[in-house]
Amino acid sequence: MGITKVESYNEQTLTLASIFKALGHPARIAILEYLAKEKKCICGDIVTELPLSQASVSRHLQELKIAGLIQGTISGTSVCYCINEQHLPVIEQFITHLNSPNINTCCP
Amino acid sequence: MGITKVESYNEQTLTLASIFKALGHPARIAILEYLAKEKKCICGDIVTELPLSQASVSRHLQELKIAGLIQGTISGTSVCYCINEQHLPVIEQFITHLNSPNINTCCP
DNA sequence: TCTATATATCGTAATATTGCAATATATAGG
DNA sequence: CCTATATATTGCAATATTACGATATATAGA
Repeated sequence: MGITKVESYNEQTLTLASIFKALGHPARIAILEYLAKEKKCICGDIVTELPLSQASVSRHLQELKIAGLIQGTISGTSVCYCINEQHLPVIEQFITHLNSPNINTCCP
Repeated sequence: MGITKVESYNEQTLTLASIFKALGHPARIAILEYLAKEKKCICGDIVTELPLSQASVSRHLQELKIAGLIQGTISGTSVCYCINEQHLPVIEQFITHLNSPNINTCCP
């Protein structure tokens, strides 16, 4: 059906999935890589950098913002975006959790 | 158009995006959490654990496998799945990269 | 006020994902 | 060989995502 039974999963699982979902598109990874390098950007910078229309870039920025991965501050006629590091520890913790010792007990 | 211009992004970006995409669904996070706890599982374990049909669980397991996040070994009539830690450092490295100092230079 | 600049949103079309029933495949044990 | 068990695949239908042109909004400066 293409619908997910959201009510069946706990809060933590849903939060992680939504963050990873936001990271699950190459344009959004590219935006974050650009931000990690340049520390900040405006929408127009990304439009120049990526082969996407202004409308599409704006949408990707919104999704990253909703997921809590970036922040935006209005500055004159433009919006200054930068990385929001708030949720990064949650991701790191999850990955570390997956990578615990003796995790691979049935596959050679 | 719902299509991504795959050819516009570099290999590393596409790889990261595909891994995160596989992580971007609560059922798949729940499967990985189960695997982290139990170290291994068969498809039927997850069918019992989650409110999904056997067909749906099998699909989610395939996606995790294609993304390189789990491995499966045939064992009699069942398949033993466990976490594949191979790509976890790549994810950790990316998150660490995003979390570098002075990353937040325009938002209070 | 008028114009230029920057971003967001809407409408729409194309494509992708999700879920399940039904079916296929494959192995173990009688 | 037959049956039970376990998993994978196929074929839909429903929903979600992606992209872009067009348009709306909002600010700065002449």
